Amino acid sequence: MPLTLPIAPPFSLASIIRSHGWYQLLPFQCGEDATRLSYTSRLSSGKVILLEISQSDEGVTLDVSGRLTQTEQHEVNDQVRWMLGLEQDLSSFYDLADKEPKLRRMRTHSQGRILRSPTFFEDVLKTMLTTNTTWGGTKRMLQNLVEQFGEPLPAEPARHAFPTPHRLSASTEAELRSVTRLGYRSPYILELAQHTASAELDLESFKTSQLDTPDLRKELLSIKGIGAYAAANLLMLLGRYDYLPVDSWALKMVSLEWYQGAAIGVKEVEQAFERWGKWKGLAYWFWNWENQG
DNA sequence: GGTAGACCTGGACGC
DNA sequence: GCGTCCAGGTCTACC
Repeated sequence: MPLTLPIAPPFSLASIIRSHGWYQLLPFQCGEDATRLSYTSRLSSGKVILLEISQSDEGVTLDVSGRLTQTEQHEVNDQVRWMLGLEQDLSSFYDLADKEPKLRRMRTHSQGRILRSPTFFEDVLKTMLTTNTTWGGTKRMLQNLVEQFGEPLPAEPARHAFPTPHRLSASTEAELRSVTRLGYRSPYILELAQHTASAELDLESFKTSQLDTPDLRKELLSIKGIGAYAAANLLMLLGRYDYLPVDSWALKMVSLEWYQGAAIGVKEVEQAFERWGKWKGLAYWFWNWENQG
C-alpha cells in the first residue's frame, strides 16, 4: 500500500538517514547504502506495521505492510512527517551556512534535517541510552529492550515495534537491570515509562510546546537521567538549536579545531559556536571536522 | 554554583 | 580464563 508525501527542496532522504546514528537503532533498519529506511511501527489502534521509506521524483514514498484505514493512513503520514522533519524551514540557516566553508556543502547535499523517532518518548529513552556508554552498548541495550518488550510484527515476528510506555512500566527495575542489561539506567527508564504511561509526563506535547527554549530545557532536565548533554540533544531533535550537546568527542574535536589540542571545557565549545545564535546547534552538528582526529 | 565520587557495562589489556 | 583498568554522562552529597 504505497503512500506519497510531497517534499520541499532542498531535501535528501539519504542525508536525513545519515544525519546521526539513529538509523542503526531498532526499530529502525537500514541497508548498507542507507538510501532506504525501514521502521516497525505500532499504531495507536494497536496494529503493528512495517514502514519502508524511500525517495522518488514525487517525494517521499511509503510502502506499508497490510491495509490501513483512513485514520491509520493519517497517523502514518504524521509519523513520517515528524521523523523526517518535513515541517522545518531551514532557508535562513542555509543563507548563513553558504558563507562558511565548513558548512557550505549543507545546501548542495540537502543536509540539516535530523532523523527522529515517531514519538518523543522513544527519542528521550534512546538518548538516555546513549549516555555514559559506548555506541556498541547503546545498540545492544536498544536491541534487548525492543526484542524483549516490543510487540512483534505479525508477518515477521523477528521484527518488533518500539515498546510502549505501558508495557515498559509493567516491568521491574530488576528485570531491566539483569535481563535487559540497562545497568544503573534501569530506574530512570522505568520512571520515564511510568510517568509517561500515567500521563503525569506528556512528552508528545514537547513537540508543539510554546515554551521558550530555556524553559523547555528546564522541563527536560527535570527528567531523571537527562542532564545537560541529553537535554541539548533532545532540543535539537525538537528543532531547537540554541544549546550544544557537548560530549567527550565534541571536546576533542573543538580542541583540535580551535585550541591546538589543549584541554578545554563546555564553555570553550559554546564560545566557538556562539556567533551562530539560534542556529548554533545545527552549525555544530554538521560542522566539517574532516581534518581533525 | 562548583566539584568529587559513585553508578554499570563491556572491551582491551596483561598475566 | 581471570583480574584490572578504562571510557562514557548523570546524580547526589558536600563545600
